[in-house]
This record gives sequence, C-alpha cells and structure tokens, in this order.
Amino acid sequence: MTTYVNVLLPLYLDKLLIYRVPDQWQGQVVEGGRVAVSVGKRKVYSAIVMSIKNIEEDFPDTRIKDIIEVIDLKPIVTVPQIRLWQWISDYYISTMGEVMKNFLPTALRISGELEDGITHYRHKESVISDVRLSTSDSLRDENIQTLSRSPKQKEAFLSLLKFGELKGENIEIWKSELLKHDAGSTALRELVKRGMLSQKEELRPRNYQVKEKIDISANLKVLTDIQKVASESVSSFLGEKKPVLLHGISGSGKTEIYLHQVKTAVDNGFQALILVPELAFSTQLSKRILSAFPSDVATYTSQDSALKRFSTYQKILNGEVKIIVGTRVAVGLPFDNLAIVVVDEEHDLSYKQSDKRPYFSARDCALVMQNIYGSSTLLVSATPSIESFYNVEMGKYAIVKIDKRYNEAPDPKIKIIDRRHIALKDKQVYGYRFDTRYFSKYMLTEIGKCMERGDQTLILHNRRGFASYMECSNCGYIPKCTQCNVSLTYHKQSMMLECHYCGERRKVLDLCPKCRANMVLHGIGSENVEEKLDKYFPLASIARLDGDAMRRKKDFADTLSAVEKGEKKLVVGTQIITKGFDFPKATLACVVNVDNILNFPNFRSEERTYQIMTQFAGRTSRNVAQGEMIIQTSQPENPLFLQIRNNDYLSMYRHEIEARTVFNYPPICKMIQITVKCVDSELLSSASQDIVTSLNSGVKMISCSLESPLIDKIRGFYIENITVKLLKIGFLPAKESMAKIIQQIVKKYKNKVIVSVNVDC
DNA sequence: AGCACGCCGACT
DNA sequence: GTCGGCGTGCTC
Repeated sequence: MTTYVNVLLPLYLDKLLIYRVPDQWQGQVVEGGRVAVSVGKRKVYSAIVMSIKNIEEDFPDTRIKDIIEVIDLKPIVTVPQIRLWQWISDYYISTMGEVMKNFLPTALRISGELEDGITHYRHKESVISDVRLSTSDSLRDENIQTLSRSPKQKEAFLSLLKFGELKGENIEIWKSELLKHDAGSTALRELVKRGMLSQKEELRPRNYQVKEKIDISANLKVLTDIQKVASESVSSFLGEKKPVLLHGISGSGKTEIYLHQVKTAVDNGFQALILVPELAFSTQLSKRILSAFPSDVATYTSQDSALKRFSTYQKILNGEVKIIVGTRVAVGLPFDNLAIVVVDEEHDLSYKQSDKRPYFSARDCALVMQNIYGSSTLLVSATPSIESFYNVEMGKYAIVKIDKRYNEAPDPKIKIIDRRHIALKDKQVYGYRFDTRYFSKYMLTEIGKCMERGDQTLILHNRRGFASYMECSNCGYIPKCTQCNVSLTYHKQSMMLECHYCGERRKVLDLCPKCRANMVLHGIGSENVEEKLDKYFPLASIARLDGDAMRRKKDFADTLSAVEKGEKKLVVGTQIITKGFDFPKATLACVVNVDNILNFPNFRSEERTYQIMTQFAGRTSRNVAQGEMIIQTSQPENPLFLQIRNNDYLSMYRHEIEARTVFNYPPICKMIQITVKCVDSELLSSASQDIVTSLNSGVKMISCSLESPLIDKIRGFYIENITVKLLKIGFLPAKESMAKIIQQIVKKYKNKVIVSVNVDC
C-alpha cells in the first residue's frame, strides 16, 4: 500500500502533479495542507495537497518523486476558498497555479533550490532566529542594587522585568522585543558579561501579534431615522438572499449602514468581508471602519507587509479575526463561515485586477461568493456602475436608496465653462497670452473669492508632468520614446522628458536636434497648473498631490497632513484627490479640462466622467455651507454635463444603456479582450489575424474585431487588440469552447507572440 | 511562466 | 576548440 498525493503548485500549470508519500511521512499529510516538493531539476516549492490516494501496488509512472516533507498537519485553505479559486481560474481563463500564486501570501511559500541532491530551502514564515534572554526572578532586587551605578544597564534590566514573561524561575524575553523598549545592545552585552542575563539562540515562531491601532472607545454611531429605514430594508432583502445595491449620495451615511450589517453578522458568530478600493487605505475610510470595531478586525491589502499578511491569514484560519477590511486580493482568503461581503465604492475600477493574471473582478467575486459561501452581497456606491444598476433593472439585485445628506448640506452648485472661449475672451483682461488659455476668468475669480473666505480650493487635472509633449517650432519634430509609440512628457522640476508608459527618461532638449530651431511646449500637466496658479496667487501655499508626489511616501504624508490641517489653500492633483481624502475646509472644486477624461477612447469614459465629477463635487459637501464645482470643457453641449449638474444618475444611466445597446457593449453583452504582443510587427499582424480566423470558425459569438490600440507599441512590443463579444451568460465560465480555443492558440504561438486574455474588461 | 536541453555563429 | 544565442518542450 502506497500513498500518493495530488498537489497544486504556484506555477503556470493547469494540472496537479502526483508525488509519493514515503513511509516517514505516512499518515501526516492532510488535504488542504502543504508539503514541500521538488519540481524539475533544482526547484523546491511548497504545494497544497488537493487529494490523497492509497493504492495497492506502485504507480506505473516511474517519474514520480517523493515529497520532501510535510509542512502542515492542519489545512491552510478551506473548501469554499478553493472553490472560489477554481471559479476564478475557470472564468478568467487562468490556471489554478497562477491563482494560488496570486492569493497565497508569499510568507506561506518556500524558497529553495536543490544542489547536489541536497535540498537547501527554508520556510519563509514559520520561524525566525532570535535570542532568548533570561534572568533569575529571585535575584531581581539584588541585581537592581548592583546596577545602581550603571544607569544604561539598569534601564535595560528594568525594561526586561517590565516586559518579560515569567517562565518558572526565570523572567524571559526575546532580544529583538527588548531592543524596542529602550534597551541598548551594549548594555545587554554587559549584563550578559556580568552574569545577570543568560542568552540562548532559539528559533522563534513568527506569528506574533501585529496589533492594529484601534480606538476602543469609538464605536458605531446610532443610526438616524432615515438610515434606520434604509438599514431595515437592506436587512430584509439580504434575508431573502438577494444582492443589494445601496445607492446613496455622498454624505448620506452609507458607511454606518453597512457597518451595522457587518456588526449583526459578527454578533451572530460569522465572518464579514469589507472590500474597499486600492487607494482607500490612505484615506479616512479604513480608519473609520477600524475604529468602529474594538477587536476582531484586520486589514488585508497587497501593500501590507508580507509578515502582516501572513499573520492576518493565520488569524482568519484560527478564528481570531472575524472582520477583514481589504482590497481585491482579500477575496482569496480562507474564510469558512462568511455571512456578508460589502463592496464599498462598488463602481471603482481597482476592483478589477488589470496588471497581472488572473484578471479577476473582486466585485464579481463577491457575487459568486454568495453561491459558494452562502454569504450576502452588499454593493455600495453614490454612483453605481452601469453593470450593477442594469442588474437592478433586470431584477437580479434589490436597490435601497438614500437621497438625503446626513448633515443636510445642500447639493454643490455646479458651473460648466466653455473652454473654447477662454483664450479669446479673457486674453485681453489679463494681457497674458499663454497663461489664460487654461483658466477662465470665472474660475480664477472664484478661486480668489474662496481664498478670501479662508477656504480650500481643490483643482483637478488629470495629467502628470508639466507639458504633454515638446515640438520643434520649425520642422514639427516631436521627441518620442524609443521603446513605446508615445511622445515624451516634459517634467520641468526634474528637467527631464519622461515616458509615462515605460518610465524611460531623457534630458530635455532646448533646440531641435534636426534643424536647431526652438522647441515649444504643448498640453498642460499638473506641474504646470501648479506653476500658473502660483503666478496668479503668489501668496497662497499650494500642494500638489499626484503620482509623482506620491512616489515619495514620506513627503506625500507630510503634504497630506498639511492639507488636512488646512494649511494649504490650493490643492492641485490628479485623480487621487477625487477619492476619499477628507478636505475639511474645501468649498470649491475646479476641473481644468474634463475633456482629458471624457475623450479617453473607452466605452466607459462617459460613465467614468460622471462618477469622477460626482465624487469630486462631493469633496466640497463635508461642510454645511454650499460647495461649488467649476468644470471647464470644450463640449458643454454634451448632455452628460446637464446630468452631472442636476445630479441625475438615472438620465445618465438611460443614456448610457441606450448607447451600449446600439453599439453592443457590456452590460448588454459579455466582452473579452485578447491582447497580442510581439517585438516583430509583421509576425504580430499575421498571428492576430490567424487568431481572429480560428475564433470566428470555432466560437459562437456576436462579433470579433481586430484593432490597433491608441498606443500600439510599449516597451518595444507591438500590440494588437482583439475584442470578442459574446451573449451574456451570467457568471458561467466563458464557454468551454472559447477557453479551449484560446488555450490552443496560446500554445500554437508560444515563443512567437504573447497572448493575454482579459474577461469582462 | 520558468528553465533546462539542444543545436549553430563569433570569440579568448 | 568554447561561449552563448534563443528555439523547443517539460514540469509528477
């Protein structure tokens, strides 16, 4: 009788591998636990045991290796968790190995190599090497006496007594812990020399407490009458196991409502998951959620340290934590009795993983989790995604609306300015030529008034850098990236031309390299907006919050706290300033050029513009006073602006659904994007043409079109997109035939072109 | 996806 | 003679 295991490896592999369990590990392997195995010639991985088989005679295949060791005696994954992973792998046309790689914290993996037949590897997580210090408890007073003339050593010794734990006759503590409590390492060395301390190197479990900073005194607020009514109808729909879309304007207290729902679940002994957008963690939102619950709560995001993620993962398994506040990766955690999944800011694009496989949507996972875990789904937004609202209209979701603000603040006043007239009309007033092209007289006047009031102004500009591109005034030469088909962005502060796609940087050119004529600047970036405003309002202190500023974490935090304190009167920023930061003193929001967002070539750009504008306007309504938003555009006749002004979500929705029906876009159909990349443009076009042909003959679909994207070359790879539209079939995996054909194609063109498939993009 | 194996050009 | 280019095929 021999035991074999089928294991899942964190590799791009769509099958399980079989290993033999040698006698020494008999009876110790467990389904859902990890084993260490060697793969190929020299790699060692930790693999998850998916099934165990006992067979009378030996397996015929001689390639089968033995497992190296058993790592877990208890499962580290749960059955529903694996079912969700499997759904993600099937639906998004990925592999289980990749899904595992995406969701299993790195600390639960092994790194190692096989050398000369000997395995050198270590568990990243379980133990770290530390020094255990101990001192005799009975000699404590005597020792303190002796140390009276060595203040440093005495301090260290007292810390040990204070923070150490009593173990039999001795008081013990880990050295690394003690060093955190004002004990110097020299002092400790002396104490050891004097014989008052003994030290021993030991392996220490890594799973020590990572405490969240939680304000225990804070708790859930009592709901207002309006909130109570909404909360009760949410409860009753969720009771019927219907997903609920909670549609409430900003400032209506949606957070309080879902926190009460979460509390109910946890009070009944269940787990709860609150999903938040990626950027929400630098904002008030996560602090507010964390402060609402005195214990049982942990965060889980890809920005948390590996150690912290490991610790949180274990705590969920051990039942030490009931509530998870996390970004999209948190859907892959080992829940087992999950009662509710809340998706806050449900429309946010960061719920879709778009930078690496699997290209999953955490919002859609939340709905699938309802089938897997039996949990309820609560989607929350002030500006729901068209998809979710469509599902309400189709009767799949229930909707609960709140139209009233918590503090009864009036709607912000929204003014639309025609950019086409700015240069002509306002030029004479200011006498400048260049500068007045970008700010209307109205906008500048309002900013001035806002400053006089002592309030803050937020200025949104969706482009980083100083100028979009440089051009030769004589021959029209434009500096472009060598690796990507885009013009380089001019960054004045660093005096560099930078590619926003691959990061390539070059020195700024003063003269055209071809004809030695002067170079001129075109387009305006956030750096330039900041500079221009500084000219108009020389006495104001201006903060810039954009990707460039955010890269330096410390500076960003400093700027943010200055902004939150109200020290900065003008705040210039890219999209991040529209998200959940609190600007307590902001009463004016300006959009320099909304067309940058609106003209983005994507079928969702109008929806996004509506969402961003509404969210941005909401930044000014934290106050009781009426806020104002000014939007500059070259197409004020676009009905979208009327919808934004009137806060008329429904009209926007109807308009969008009509357009998407005519042009056949989601949510009317299911859309899959296949991206084909290759360094050789000829090979690329023949391969992608071939892919379209085989899809057309093999899959039943509405349409399949091939087009070059706007940026058709990035990092030296030429790119073509194939857009496939299929009939909507809910959350069933893309038709098996589709997946199969795509897999065949990927195989056929392997090492020639790179094919990636993005479902529901 | 990695990564090793394998078969042909320019070098100490 | 060898180093190393990247085409091909496998991972129990």
